[in-house]
Amino acid sequence: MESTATVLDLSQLRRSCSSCALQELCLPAGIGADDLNRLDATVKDKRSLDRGNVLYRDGDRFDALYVVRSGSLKSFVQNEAGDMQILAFHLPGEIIGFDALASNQHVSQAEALERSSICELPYAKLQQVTSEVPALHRQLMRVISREVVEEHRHLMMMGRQQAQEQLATFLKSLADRYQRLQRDSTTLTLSMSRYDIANYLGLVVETVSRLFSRMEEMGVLEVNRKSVRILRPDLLTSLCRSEGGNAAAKRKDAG
Amino acid sequence: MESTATVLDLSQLRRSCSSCALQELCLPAGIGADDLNRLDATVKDKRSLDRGNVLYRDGDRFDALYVVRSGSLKSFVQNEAGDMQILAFHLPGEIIGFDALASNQHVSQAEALERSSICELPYAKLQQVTSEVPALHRQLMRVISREVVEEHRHLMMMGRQQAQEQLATFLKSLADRYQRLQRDSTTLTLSMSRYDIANYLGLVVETVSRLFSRMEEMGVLEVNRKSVRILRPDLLTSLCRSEGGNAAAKRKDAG
DNA sequence: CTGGTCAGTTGACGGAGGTCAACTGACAGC
DNA sequence: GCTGTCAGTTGACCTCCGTCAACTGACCAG
Repeated sequence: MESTATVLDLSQLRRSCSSCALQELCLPAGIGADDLNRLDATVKDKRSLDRGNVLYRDGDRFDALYVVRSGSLKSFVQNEAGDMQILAFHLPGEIIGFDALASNQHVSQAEALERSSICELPYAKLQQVTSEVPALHRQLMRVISREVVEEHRHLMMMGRQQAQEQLATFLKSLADRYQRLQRDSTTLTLSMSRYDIANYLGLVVETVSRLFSRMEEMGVLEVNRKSVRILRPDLLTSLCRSEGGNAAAKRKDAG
Repeated sequence: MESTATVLDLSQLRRSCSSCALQELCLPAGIGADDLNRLDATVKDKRSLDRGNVLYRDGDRFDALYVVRSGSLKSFVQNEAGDMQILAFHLPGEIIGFDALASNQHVSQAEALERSSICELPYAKLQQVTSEVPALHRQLMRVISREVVEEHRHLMMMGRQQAQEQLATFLKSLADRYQRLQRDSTTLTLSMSRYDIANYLGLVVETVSRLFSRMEEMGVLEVNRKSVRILRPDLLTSLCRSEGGNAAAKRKDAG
């Protein structure tokens, strides 16, 4: 996989937040240099994960948050019947595991989509540091809040958008995140399967497949298995919006 | 409206967490008596809201979290096109406003569904207290985490359940929350409109209306405008599960 | 190379739920 | 009382997307 080439060489990383290329993306953002070192000391290295490896499962005791350093993961919940719902795909710089704070055990599962490396933040140690560094505490709250906001977007997408709008929105947001990671945002390398994409959007795989084909016919995308080139970002953006439809979702007093 | 009868007489409340009937439900849960008093001092009274009044709008500067004391609210997001997606209905004891932590401004709107009273927790003061009382800090993180978990349930419901299962799940969870509030959990008084319920579930109002009728025919419910009596809780529970269907959402390795 | 497996694509078909329309009843203003 | 408005219900119709099935191609083991 070439997808890790844009990320730092692992041997450089040596569990050091202050030298981490993702510095601006995760917890340390907005933290001073000395506080960064204190945070640094709480970070424990985590073995890298291979595709399909599980970082934590539903029911696991909560003892750490995790930062994606390279690669990507999916997180999902399952009901009693075994139905799965993918909640998010996680790219480098993102922190996961917040769902476990409520009950001290995880209520979702996180699984690597490709070879990935992970920073572990043992929560007990993290709490010590946050209690001494208020800025870090605030930053941590901000990060959870971002997750809440992101889920609002997911809900809006699932509840109010048509299938094609959903897929367009999904690709658009992936491109935006690539850009923040300084990657080429016009050439996406999808580490997740079509099944995963379909599940994430509340659709079935055949629908997603047809939509990829349709958007290729429209000249918006060039699709080649895992590789998606965005030929017309402008068109992709316009496909995200529902044109005219769904008066039921509009507010009388909107505008 | 009789629905406020089960809630404390407002005149008793006098912005005091230690005497609040909702004590076990919101922030103070698990906090000692003396720390409770410190929290108490940060709470500011908030005028009550009438039906349709807005607590905060999208774009408002963030300066406080809010606790529902009596009544109920809905929170929702809107996209550029004006489409609305309801995120949650909020009952007494619930804390709202966490979405604003990320960017220091609200990215959703909260609106009263009936006459409601609200506790305001000015965030600046709250931060002072949490920095001095680590237990409160932990409790606050737990509360946000609960919101994350709740949204996972909402996503699972929208993505993987059929319309009837969704409505059953919605009513079931409302009944559960009534129970925690010591209300009669078999007689729900729906403060939200059919439109709101439909929007929350990603459906249209006609579908919700038909489902209420169907569930009444089945003998599960007795529906009379805003009042819903659950005649057969066992049947309602069984309607929440998808029977057999949707192999696409099942995991190979499940079980 | 051959055969098996699995991800993904494409077509044909059907149904759950959306759309449109008509109607009812509660409630407020006059 | 009458009238207008708006929430909610019900019916008729249609469409988007799910289901089922067949097929293709990548990849791996032998």
